[in-house]
Amino acid sequence: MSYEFKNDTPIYLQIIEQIKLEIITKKYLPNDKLPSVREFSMQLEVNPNTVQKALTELESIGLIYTERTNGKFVTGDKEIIERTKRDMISVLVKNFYKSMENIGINKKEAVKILTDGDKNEDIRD
Amino acid sequence: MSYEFKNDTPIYLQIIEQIKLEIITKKYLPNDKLPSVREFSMQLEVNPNTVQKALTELESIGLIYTERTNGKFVTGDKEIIERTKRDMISVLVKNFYKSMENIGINKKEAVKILTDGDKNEDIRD
Amino acid sequence: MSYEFKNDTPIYLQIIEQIKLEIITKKYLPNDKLPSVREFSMQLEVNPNTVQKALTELESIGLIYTERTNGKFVTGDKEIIERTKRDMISVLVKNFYKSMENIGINKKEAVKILTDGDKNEDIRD
Amino acid sequence: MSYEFKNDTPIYLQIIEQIKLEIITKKYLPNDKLPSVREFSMQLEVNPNTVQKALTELESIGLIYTERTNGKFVTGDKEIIERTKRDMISVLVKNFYKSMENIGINKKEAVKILTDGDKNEDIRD
DNA sequence: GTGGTCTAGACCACT
DNA sequence: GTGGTCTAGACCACG
Repeated sequence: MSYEFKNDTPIYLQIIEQIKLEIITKKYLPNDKLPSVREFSMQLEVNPNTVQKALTELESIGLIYTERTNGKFVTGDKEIIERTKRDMISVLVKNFYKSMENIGINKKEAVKILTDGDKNEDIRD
Repeated sequence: MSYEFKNDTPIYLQIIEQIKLEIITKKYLPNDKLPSVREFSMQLEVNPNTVQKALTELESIGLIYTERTNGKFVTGDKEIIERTKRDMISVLVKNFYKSMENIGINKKEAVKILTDGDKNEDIRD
Repeated sequence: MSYEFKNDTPIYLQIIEQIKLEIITKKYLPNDKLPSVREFSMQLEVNPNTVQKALTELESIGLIYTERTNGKFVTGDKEIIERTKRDMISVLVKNFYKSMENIGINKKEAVKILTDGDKNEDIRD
Repeated sequence: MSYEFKNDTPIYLQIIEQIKLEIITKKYLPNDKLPSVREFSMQLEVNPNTVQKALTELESIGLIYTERTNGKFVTGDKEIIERTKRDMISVLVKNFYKSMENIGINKKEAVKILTDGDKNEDIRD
Protein backbone atom coordinates (compact mmCIF):
# COMPACT_ATOMS: atom_id res chain seq x y z
CA MET A 1 0.00 0.00 0.00
CA SER A 2 1.43 3.30 -1.01
CA TYR A 3 1.76 6.07 1.55
CA GLU A 4 1.96 8.92 -0.84
CA PHE A 5 -1.01 10.67 -2.30
CA LYS A 6 -1.29 12.95 -5.21
CA ASN A 7 -2.43 16.44 -4.54
CA ASP A 8 -4.82 16.74 -7.42
CA THR A 9 -7.27 14.04 -6.40
CA PRO A 10 -9.17 13.67 -3.15
CA ILE A 11 -7.37 11.28 -0.85
CA TYR A 12 -10.44 9.19 -0.26
CA LEU A 13 -10.76 8.49 -3.97
CA GLN A 14 -7.15 7.41 -4.09
CA ILE A 15 -7.77 5.07 -1.18
CA ILE A 16 -10.79 3.59 -2.92
CA GLU A 17 -8.68 3.00 -5.98
CA GLN A 18 -5.93 1.34 -3.98
CA ILE A 19 -8.22 -1.06 -2.16
CA LYS A 20 -10.10 -1.83 -5.34
CA LEU A 21 -6.84 -2.83 -6.96
CA GLU A 22 -5.81 -4.94 -4.01
CA ILE A 23 -9.06 -6.82 -4.21
CA ILE A 24 -8.89 -7.25 -7.96
CA THR A 25 -5.32 -8.44 -7.86
CA LYS A 26 -6.14 -10.90 -5.10
CA LYS A 27 -4.00 -9.28 -2.47
CA TYR A 28 -7.19 -9.35 -0.49
CA LEU A 29 -9.08 -12.55 -1.28
CA PRO A 30 -12.85 -12.93 -1.22
CA ASN A 31 -14.16 -12.92 2.34
CA ASP A 32 -10.81 -11.74 3.72
CA LYS A 33 -11.13 -9.47 6.70
CA LEU A 34 -9.92 -5.97 5.98
CA PRO A 35 -7.83 -3.95 8.42
CA SER A 36 -9.94 -1.84 10.74
CA VAL A 37 -10.54 1.79 9.98
CA ARG A 38 -8.09 2.71 12.69
CA GLU A 39 -5.43 0.40 11.31
CA PHE A 40 -5.92 1.74 7.82
CA SER A 41 -5.78 5.26 9.08
CA MET A 42 -2.48 4.65 10.84
CA GLN A 43 -0.98 2.74 7.93
CA LEU A 44 -1.90 5.47 5.50
CA GLU A 45 -1.27 8.33 7.89
CA VAL A 46 -4.65 9.69 7.09
CA ASN A 47 -7.63 10.90 9.04
CA PRO A 48 -9.96 8.02 10.05
CA ASN A 49 -12.89 9.92 8.55
CA THR A 50 -11.16 9.77 5.20
CA VAL A 51 -10.75 6.01 5.43
CA GLN A 52 -14.33 5.66 6.56
CA LYS A 53 -15.54 7.60 3.56
CA ALA A 54 -13.59 5.39 1.20
CA LEU A 55 -14.83 2.17 2.77
CA THR A 56 -18.42 3.35 2.75
CA GLU A 57 -18.18 3.94 -0.95
CA LEU A 58 -16.59 0.55 -1.58
CA GLU A 59 -19.43 -1.02 0.30
CA SER A 60 -21.99 0.79 -1.79
CA ILE A 61 -20.35 -0.67 -4.90
CA GLY A 62 -20.62 -4.09 -3.33
CA LEU A 63 -16.93 -4.87 -3.20
CA ILE A 64 -16.88 -5.08 0.58
CA TYR A 65 -19.44 -5.74 3.27
CA THR A 66 -19.67 -5.02 6.96
CA GLU A 67 -20.32 -7.46 9.77
CA ARG A 68 -21.46 -5.46 12.75
CA THR A 69 -18.88 -5.58 15.53
CA ASN A 70 -16.67 -7.91 13.47
CA GLY A 71 -15.30 -5.60 10.88
CA LYS A 72 -15.32 -5.23 7.16
CA PHE A 73 -14.73 -7.98 4.63
CA VAL A 74 -14.07 -8.41 0.96
CA THR A 75 -17.19 -9.59 -0.82
CA GLY A 76 -17.48 -13.31 -1.43
CA ASP A 77 -19.15 -12.70 -4.75
CA LYS A 78 -16.40 -13.34 -7.25
CA GLU A 79 -18.59 -12.22 -10.10
CA ILE A 80 -18.67 -8.70 -8.70
CA ILE A 81 -14.94 -8.68 -8.45
CA GLU A 82 -14.48 -9.96 -11.96
CA ARG A 83 -16.99 -7.53 -13.35
CA THR A 84 -15.23 -4.68 -11.61
CA LYS A 85 -11.98 -5.80 -13.13
CA ARG A 86 -13.42 -6.09 -16.62
CA ASP A 87 -15.00 -2.70 -16.26
CA MET A 88 -11.76 -1.10 -15.23
CA ILE A 89 -9.93 -2.65 -18.13
CA SER A 90 -12.59 -1.67 -20.57
CA VAL A 91 -12.53 1.90 -19.32
CA LEU A 92 -8.77 2.03 -19.61
CA VAL A 93 -8.82 0.77 -23.17
CA LYS A 94 -11.62 3.06 -24.21
CA ASN A 95 -9.98 6.08 -22.66
CA PHE A 96 -6.66 5.27 -24.19
CA TYR A 97 -8.11 5.09 -27.66
CA LYS A 98 -10.14 8.21 -27.14
CA SER A 99 -7.19 10.24 -25.89
CA MET A 100 -5.10 9.11 -28.80
CA GLU A 101 -7.81 10.07 -31.22
CA ASN A 102 -7.95 13.51 -29.69
CA ILE A 103 -4.29 13.89 -30.54
CA GLY A 104 -5.09 12.77 -34.03
CA ILE A 105 -3.92 9.19 -33.79
CA ASN A 106 -6.26 6.42 -34.90
CA LYS A 107 -6.55 2.99 -33.35
CA LYS A 108 -4.19 1.33 -35.76
CA GLU A 109 -1.48 3.91 -35.21
CA ALA A 110 -2.09 3.81 -31.49
CA VAL A 111 -1.45 0.10 -31.35
CA LYS A 112 1.65 0.54 -33.44
CA ILE A 113 3.01 3.17 -31.09
CA LEU A 114 2.28 0.95 -28.16
CA THR A 115 4.02 -2.07 -29.60
CA ASP A 116 6.93 -0.06 -30.89
CA GLY A 117 7.62 0.18 -27.22
CA ASP A 118 9.82 2.84 -25.84
CA LYS A 119 10.96 4.23 -29.13
CA ASN A 120 8.56 7.10 -28.61
CA GLU A 121 11.24 9.45 -29.77
CA ASP A 122 10.51 8.96 -33.43
CA ILE A 123 6.84 9.79 -33.47
CA ARG A 124 6.07 11.83 -36.50
CA ASP A 125 3.20 13.95 -37.51
CA MET B 1 -13.98 24.00 -29.47
CA SER B 2 -16.38 22.16 -27.22
CA TYR B 3 -18.93 24.10 -25.26
CA GLU B 4 -19.54 21.50 -22.63
CA PHE B 5 -17.37 20.95 -19.63
CA LYS B 6 -17.11 18.03 -17.30
CA ASN B 7 -17.90 18.60 -13.72
CA ASP B 8 -15.03 16.70 -12.20
CA THR B 9 -12.21 18.84 -13.56
CA PRO B 10 -11.66 22.55 -13.28
CA ILE B 11 -12.89 24.33 -16.35
CA TYR B 12 -9.63 26.14 -16.88
CA LEU B 13 -7.80 22.83 -17.09
CA GLN B 14 -10.24 21.59 -19.68
CA ILE B 15 -9.73 24.74 -21.68
CA ILE B 16 -5.98 24.29 -21.50
CA GLU B 17 -6.37 20.74 -22.74
CA GLN B 18 -8.66 21.75 -25.57
CA ILE B 19 -6.42 24.47 -26.88
CA LYS B 20 -3.37 22.27 -26.49
CA LEU B 21 -5.05 19.67 -28.69
CA GLU B 22 -6.10 22.24 -31.23
CA ILE B 23 -2.53 23.43 -31.52
CA ILE B 24 -1.10 19.95 -31.68
CA THR B 25 -3.57 18.83 -34.31
CA LYS B 26 -2.88 21.95 -36.37
CA LYS B 27 -6.31 23.46 -36.02
CA TYR B 28 -4.36 26.46 -34.87
CA LEU B 29 -1.17 26.81 -36.86
CA PRO B 30 2.08 28.29 -35.58
CA ASN B 31 1.84 32.07 -35.22
CA ASP B 32 -1.93 32.00 -35.72
CA LYS B 33 -3.73 34.63 -33.73
CA LEU B 34 -5.95 33.16 -31.09
CA PRO B 35 -9.40 34.53 -30.38
CA SER B 36 -9.24 37.31 -27.82
CA VAL B 37 -9.87 36.53 -24.19
CA ARG B 38 -13.28 38.10 -24.54
CA GLU B 39 -14.16 36.12 -27.63
CA PHE B 40 -13.11 32.88 -26.01
CA SER B 41 -15.11 33.72 -22.95
CA MET B 42 -18.22 34.28 -25.01
CA GLN B 43 -17.70 31.21 -27.19
CA LEU B 44 -17.19 29.01 -24.17
CA GLU B 45 -19.74 30.79 -22.04
CA VAL B 46 -17.21 31.15 -19.31
CA ASN B 47 -15.90 34.06 -17.31
CA PRO B 48 -13.03 35.93 -18.98
CA ASN B 49 -10.88 35.35 -15.91
CA THR B 50 -11.18 31.63 -16.37
CA VAL B 51 -10.01 31.92 -19.94
CA GLN B 52 -7.25 34.23 -18.83
CA LYS B 53 -6.03 31.69 -16.32
CA ALA B 54 -5.92 28.95 -18.93
CA LEU B 55 -4.09 31.09 -21.46
CA THR B 56 -1.61 32.29 -18.88
CA GLU B 57 -0.70 28.71 -18.15
CA LEU B 58 -0.38 27.88 -21.83
CA GLU B 59 1.96 30.82 -22.16
CA SER B 60 4.08 29.61 -19.28
CA ILE B 61 4.42 26.30 -21.09
CA GLY B 62 5.54 28.18 -24.14
CA LEU B 63 2.77 27.05 -26.45
CA ILE B 64 1.44 30.56 -26.92
CA TYR B 65 2.83 34.05 -26.58
CA THR B 66 1.37 37.46 -26.02
CA GLU B 67 1.85 40.60 -28.02
CA ARG B 68 1.01 43.59 -25.93
CA THR B 69 -2.33 44.97 -26.95
CA ASN B 70 -2.35 42.84 -30.09
CA GLY B 71 -3.52 39.56 -28.78
CA LYS B 72 -2.25 36.10 -28.13
CA PHE B 73 -0.63 33.87 -30.69
CA VAL B 74 0.39 30.26 -31.15
CA THR B 75 4.11 29.90 -30.73
CA GLY B 76 6.12 29.91 -33.90
CA ASP B 77 8.48 27.35 -32.44
CA LYS B 78 7.35 24.10 -34.02
CA GLU B 79 9.77 22.15 -31.90
CA ILE B 80 7.84 23.08 -28.77
CA ILE B 81 4.63 21.94 -30.38
CA GLU B 82 6.13 18.67 -31.50
CA ARG B 83 7.69 18.09 -28.13
CA THR B 84 4.40 18.72 -26.43
CA LYS B 85 2.75 16.22 -28.71
CA ARG B 86 5.40 13.61 -28.08
CA ASP B 87 5.16 14.21 -24.37
CA MET B 88 1.41 13.78 -24.37
CA ILE B 89 1.64 10.53 -26.29
CA SER B 90 4.41 9.25 -24.12
CA VAL B 91 2.42 10.06 -21.00
CA LEU B 92 -0.64 8.31 -22.35
CA VAL B 93 1.30 5.19 -23.19
CA LYS B 94 3.11 5.15 -19.90
CA ASN B 95 -0.05 5.66 -17.91
CA PHE B 96 -1.87 3.02 -19.86
CA TYR B 97 0.80 0.44 -19.16
CA LYS B 98 1.06 1.47 -15.55
CA SER B 99 -2.67 1.27 -14.94
CA MET B 100 -2.80 -2.11 -16.57
CA GLU B 101 0.07 -3.32 -14.43
CA ASN B 102 -1.75 -2.14 -11.34
CA ILE B 103 -4.58 -4.42 -12.36
CA GLY B 104 -2.08 -7.19 -12.79
CA ILE B 105 -1.77 -7.15 -16.55
CA ASN B 106 1.69 -7.01 -18.09
CA LYS B 107 2.64 -5.18 -21.25
CA LYS B 108 2.28 -8.18 -23.53
CA GLU B 109 -1.17 -8.97 -22.26
CA ALA B 110 -2.10 -5.31 -22.41
CA VAL B 111 -1.24 -5.10 -26.07
CA LYS B 112 -3.18 -8.28 -26.73
CA ILE B 113 -6.26 -6.91 -25.05
CA LEU B 114 -5.95 -3.74 -27.05
CA THR B 115 -5.61 -5.50 -30.39
CA ASP B 116 -8.31 -8.00 -29.56
CA GLY B 117 -10.42 -4.93 -29.85
CA ASP B 118 -13.83 -4.87 -28.35
CA LYS B 119 -13.87 -8.47 -27.27
CA ASN B 120 -13.07 -7.34 -23.75
CA GLU B 121 -15.84 -9.56 -22.55
CA ASP B 122 -13.69 -12.67 -22.41
CA ILE B 123 -11.00 -11.40 -20.12
CA ARG B 124 -10.12 -14.02 -17.57
CA ASP B 125 -8.23 -13.93 -14.40
CA MET C 1 6.06 41.71 5.55
CA SER C 2 5.58 45.15 4.14
CA TYR C 3 2.11 46.61 3.96
CA GLU C 4 2.85 49.13 1.29
CA PHE C 5 2.95 48.39 -2.37
CA LYS C 6 4.42 50.35 -5.18
CA ASN C 7 2.12 51.51 -7.88
CA ASP C 8 4.26 50.64 -10.84
CA THR C 9 4.33 46.89 -10.32
CA PRO C 10 1.47 44.44 -9.94
CA ILE C 11 0.80 43.71 -6.31
CA TYR C 12 1.00 39.98 -6.81
CA LEU C 13 4.51 40.31 -8.18
CA GLN C 14 5.54 42.35 -5.18
CA ILE C 15 4.09 39.70 -2.91
CA ILE C 16 6.00 37.00 -4.76
CA GLU C 17 9.16 39.00 -4.36
CA GLN C 18 8.58 39.60 -0.66
CA ILE C 19 7.93 35.98 0.16
CA LYS C 20 10.81 34.86 -1.99
CA LEU C 21 13.09 37.12 0.01
CA GLU C 22 11.69 35.93 3.31
CA ILE C 23 12.38 32.35 2.32
CA ILE C 24 15.84 33.10 1.02
CA THR C 25 16.79 35.08 4.08
CA LYS C 26 15.48 32.31 6.34
CA LYS C 27 12.67 34.30 7.86
CA TYR C 28 10.61 31.36 6.74
CA LEU C 29 12.55 28.16 7.22
CA PRO C 30 12.21 25.04 5.06
CA ASN C 31 8.96 23.22 5.76
CA ASP C 32 7.62 26.14 7.77
CA LYS C 33 3.91 26.58 7.44
CA LEU C 34 3.00 29.80 5.71
CA PRO C 35 0.12 31.96 6.88
CA SER C 36 -3.11 30.90 5.22
CA VAL C 37 -4.29 32.68 2.14
CA ARG C 38 -6.88 34.44 4.23
CA GLU C 39 -4.35 35.51 6.85
CA PHE C 40 -2.01 36.86 4.23
CA SER C 41 -4.84 38.72 2.59
CA MET C 42 -5.77 40.41 5.85
CA GLN C 43 -2.17 41.18 6.81
CA LEU C 44 -1.48 42.70 3.42
CA GLU C 45 -4.90 44.25 3.07
CA VAL C 46 -5.25 42.68 -0.30
CA ASN C 47 -7.85 40.48 -1.92
CA PRO C 48 -7.41 36.76 -1.24
CA ASN C 49 -7.30 36.07 -4.97
CA THR C 50 -4.29 38.30 -5.31
CA VAL C 51 -2.48 36.37 -2.61
CA GLN C 52 -3.59 33.13 -4.20
CA LYS C 53 -2.12 34.18 -7.51
CA ALA C 54 1.21 34.99 -5.92
CA LEU C 55 1.36 31.73 -4.00
CA THR C 56 0.38 29.69 -7.03
CA GLU C 57 3.31 31.13 -8.88
CA LEU C 58 5.67 30.47 -6.01
CA GLU C 59 4.47 26.90 -6.01
CA SER C 60 5.12 26.55 -9.72
CA ILE C 61 8.69 27.70 -9.07
CA GLY C 62 8.96 25.02 -6.42
CA LEU C 63 9.63 27.33 -3.49
CA ILE C 64 6.47 26.34 -1.68
CA TYR C 65 4.14 23.36 -1.75
CA THR C 66 0.55 22.76 -0.79
CA GLU C 67 -0.89 20.15 1.52
CA ARG C 68 -4.53 19.62 0.79
CA THR C 69 -6.61 21.31 3.44
CA ASN C 70 -3.56 21.79 5.65
CA GLY C 71 -2.05 24.85 4.16
CA LYS C 72 0.97 25.91 2.25
CA PHE C 73 4.55 25.26 3.28
CA VAL C 74 8.04 26.35 2.38
CA THR C 75 9.75 23.67 0.34
CA GLY C 76 11.97 21.29 2.30
CA ASP C 77 14.38 21.19 -0.60
CA LYS C 78 17.17 23.50 0.49
CA GLU C 79 18.85 23.16 -2.86
CA ILE C 80 15.95 24.91 -4.56
CA ILE C 81 16.18 27.72 -2.07
CA GLU C 82 19.90 28.08 -2.50
CA ARG C 83 19.62 27.94 -6.24
CA THR C 84 16.97 30.62 -6.20
CA LYS C 85 19.23 32.78 -4.10
CA ARG C 86 22.19 32.26 -6.38
CA ASP C 87 20.02 32.99 -9.39
CA MET C 88 18.77 36.22 -7.92
CA ILE C 89 22.28 37.38 -7.10
CA SER C 90 23.53 36.40 -10.49
CA VAL C 91 20.73 38.30 -12.19
CA LEU C 92 21.40 41.38 -10.10
CA VAL C 93 25.08 41.35 -10.91
CA LYS C 94 24.54 40.69 -14.57
CA ASN C 95 21.92 43.40 -14.88
CA PHE C 96 24.07 45.87 -13.01
CA TYR C 97 26.99 45.34 -15.33
CA LYS C 98 24.79 45.40 -18.38
CA SER C 99 23.08 48.63 -17.39
CA MET C 100 26.40 50.23 -16.69
CA GLU C 101 27.72 49.15 -20.04
CA ASN C 102 24.69 50.65 -21.72
CA ILE C 103 25.68 53.94 -20.15
CA GLY C 104 29.16 53.42 -21.47
CA ILE C 105 30.84 52.25 -18.30
CA ASN C 106 32.85 49.06 -18.39
CA LYS C 107 33.17 46.53 -15.61
CA LYS C 108 36.34 47.96 -14.18
CA GLU C 109 34.94 51.46 -13.98
CA ALA C 110 31.68 50.11 -12.62
CA VAL C 111 33.45 48.43 -9.73
CA LYS C 112 35.40 51.58 -9.08
CA ILE C 113 32.25 53.66 -8.89
CA LEU C 114 30.72 51.17 -6.55
CA THR C 115 33.69 51.08 -4.19
CA ASP C 116 34.17 54.83 -4.32
CA GLY C 117 31.05 54.71 -2.27
CA ASP C 118 28.58 57.49 -2.40
CA LYS C 119 30.88 59.96 -4.04
CA ASN C 120 28.91 59.63 -7.23
CA GLU C 121 29.17 63.36 -7.59
CA ASP C 122 32.53 63.30 -9.26
CA ILE C 123 31.70 61.05 -12.12
CA ARG C 124 33.18 62.35 -15.28
CA ASP C 125 32.51 61.57 -18.83
CA MET D 1 18.98 50.82 -31.99
CA SER D 2 17.39 47.56 -31.00
CA TYR D 3 14.29 46.36 -32.77
CA GLU D 4 13.14 43.97 -30.12
CA PHE D 5 11.08 45.00 -27.15
CA LYS D 6 10.40 43.23 -23.96
CA ASN D 7 6.86 42.31 -23.22
CA ASP D 8 6.82 43.36 -19.62
CA THR D 9 7.42 47.05 -20.11
CA PRO D 10 5.51 49.53 -22.23
CA ILE D 11 7.21 50.02 -25.53
CA TYR D 12 7.26 53.78 -25.23
CA LEU D 13 9.24 53.50 -21.99
CA GLN D 14 11.74 51.26 -23.68
CA ILE D 15 12.09 53.75 -26.48
CA ILE D 16 12.66 56.56 -24.00
CA GLU D 17 15.35 54.51 -22.37
CA GLN D 18 17.02 53.76 -25.67
CA ILE D 19 17.15 57.35 -26.82
CA LYS D 20 18.26 58.51 -23.41
CA LEU D 21 21.18 56.12 -23.62
CA GLU D 22 22.06 57.20 -27.11
CA ILE D 23 22.21 60.79 -25.98
CA ILE D 24 24.20 60.03 -22.88
CA THR D 25 26.68 57.89 -24.75
CA LYS D 26 27.08 60.59 -27.37
CA LYS D 27 25.65 58.63 -30.23
CA TYR D 28 23.47 61.66 -30.60
CA LEU D 29 25.49 64.76 -29.84
CA PRO D 30 24.11 67.97 -28.37
CA ASN D 31 21.99 69.85 -30.92
CA ASP D 32 21.97 66.87 -33.29
CA LYS D 33 18.76 66.54 -35.24
CA LEU D 34 16.83 63.45 -34.33
CA PRO D 35 15.12 61.24 -36.91
CA SER D 36 11.53 62.25 -37.53
CA VAL D 37 8.70 60.51 -35.78
CA ARG D 38 7.91 58.71 -39.01
CA GLU D 39 11.49 57.59 -39.47
CA PHE D 40 11.70 56.39 -35.91
CA SER D 41 8.42 54.58 -36.25
CA MET D 42 9.60 52.73 -39.34
CA GLN D 43 13.00 51.94 -37.91
CA LEU D 44 11.46 50.54 -34.77
CA GLU D 45 8.45 49.00 -36.47
CA VAL D 46 6.25 50.72 -34.00
CA ASN D 47 3.16 52.86 -34.14
CA PRO D 48 3.99 56.56 -34.65
CA ASN D 49 1.85 57.41 -31.63
CA THR D 50 4.16 55.34 -29.51
CA VAL D 51 7.22 57.19 -30.76
CA GLN D 52 5.45 60.48 -30.28
CA LYS D 53 4.66 59.62 -26.69
CA ALA D 54 8.27 58.75 -25.98
CA LEU D 55 9.60 61.93 -27.55
CA THR D 56 7.10 64.08 -25.72
CA GLU D 57 8.31 62.67 -22.46
CA LEU D 58 11.95 63.18 -23.38
CA GLU D 59 11.14 66.77 -24.17
CA SER D 60 9.47 67.26 -20.81
CA ILE D 61 12.67 66.04 -19.16
CA GLY D 62 14.57 68.56 -21.18
CA LEU D 63 16.76 66.12 -23.06
CA ILE D 64 15.35 67.12 -26.42
CA TYR D 65 13.61 70.16 -27.81
CA THR D 66 11.37 70.83 -30.77
CA GLU D 67 11.82 73.39 -33.49
CA ARG D 68 8.47 73.88 -35.13
CA THR D 69 8.54 72.60 -38.68
CA ASN D 70 12.23 71.70 -38.39
CA GLY D 71 12.09 68.65 -36.20
CA LYS D 72 13.37 67.58 -32.86
CA PHE D 73 16.88 68.05 -31.55
CA VAL D 74 19.06 66.90 -28.73
CA THR D 75 19.38 69.58 -26.09
CA GLY D 76 22.43 71.76 -26.30
CA ASP D 77 22.63 71.95 -22.54
CA LYS D 78 25.43 69.55 -21.67
CA GLU D 79 24.78 69.97 -18.00
CA ILE D 80 21.35 68.38 -18.35
CA ILE D 81 22.87 65.46 -20.18
CA GLU D 82 25.56 65.00 -17.58
CA ARG D 83 23.13 65.28 -14.75
CA THR D 84 20.91 62.68 -16.36
CA LYS D 85 23.86 60.40 -16.66
CA ARG D 86 24.91 60.89 -13.06
CA ASP D 87 21.37 60.31 -11.93
CA MET D 88 21.09 57.09 -13.84
CA ILE D 89 24.36 55.81 -12.42
CA SER D 90 23.42 56.81 -8.93
CA VAL D 91 20.08 55.06 -9.24
CA LEU D 92 21.74 51.93 -10.54
CA VAL D 93 24.21 51.86 -7.70
CA LYS D 94 21.60 52.56 -5.08
CA ASN D 95 19.27 49.92 -6.41
CA PHE D 96 22.00 47.38 -6.67
CA TYR D 97 22.99 47.83 -3.05
CA LYS D 98 19.41 47.85 -1.91
CA SER D 99 18.53 44.66 -3.76
CA MET D 100 21.56 42.94 -2.40
CA GLU D 101 20.67 44.00 1.12
CA ASN D 102 17.21 42.56 0.65
CA ILE D 103 18.84 39.23 -0.08
CA GLY D 104 20.88 39.67 3.07
CA ILE D 105 24.13 40.77 1.50
CA ASN D 106 25.79 43.91 2.81
CA LYS D 107 27.75 46.42 0.77
CA LYS D 108 31.11 44.88 1.49
CA GLU D 109 29.99 41.42 0.48
CA ALA D 110 28.23 42.83 -2.54
CA VAL D 111 31.42 44.41 -3.80
CA LYS D 112 33.27 41.20 -3.20
CA ILE D 113 30.77 39.20 -5.21
CA LEU D 114 31.00 41.71 -7.97
CA THR D 115 34.76 41.65 -8.16
CA ASP D 116 35.01 37.90 -7.64
CA GLY D 117 32.72 37.96 -10.58
CA ASP D 118 33.92 35.55 -13.11
CA LYS D 119 35.06 32.93 -10.67
CA ASN D 120 31.48 32.38 -9.62
CA GLU D 121 30.03 29.60 -11.69
CA ASP D 122 26.71 31.32 -12.13
CA ILE D 123 27.94 34.81 -12.79
CA ARG D 124 29.11 35.14 -16.32
CA ASP D 125 29.15 37.94 -18.72
C1' DG E 1 -10.20 46.75 -28.79
C1' DT E 2 -6.40 44.25 -26.41
C1' DG E 3 -4.58 41.93 -22.30
C1' DG E 4 -3.55 42.62 -17.24
C1' DT E 5 -4.84 43.32 -12.67
C1' DC E 6 -7.71 43.57 -8.82
C1' DT E 7 -11.82 43.36 -5.87
C1' DA E 8 -15.78 41.31 -3.76
C1' DG E 9 -17.94 37.58 -2.86
C1' DA E 10 -19.57 33.04 -3.49
C1' DC E 11 -19.44 27.95 -3.45
C1' DC E 12 -17.13 23.51 -3.06
C1' DA E 13 -14.52 19.50 -1.40
C1' DC E 14 -11.70 17.86 1.98
C1' DT E 15 -10.21 16.85 6.82
C1' DG F 1 -10.78 26.21 8.67
C1' DT F 2 -8.05 25.08 4.47
C1' DG F 3 -7.10 25.85 -0.45
C1' DG F 4 -9.33 25.84 -5.16
C1' DT F 5 -12.37 27.52 -8.49
C1' DC F 6 -15.43 30.57 -10.60
C1' DT F 7 -18.30 34.64 -11.53
C1' DA F 8 -19.29 39.44 -12.22
C1' DG F 9 -17.64 43.49 -12.96
C1' DA F 10 -14.46 47.18 -12.80
C1' DC F 11 -10.36 49.93 -14.07
C1' DC F 12 -6.01 50.66 -16.44
C1' DA F 13 -2.30 51.17 -19.85
C1' DC F 14 -1.28 50.50 -24.39
C1' DG F 15 -1.42 51.36 -29.38
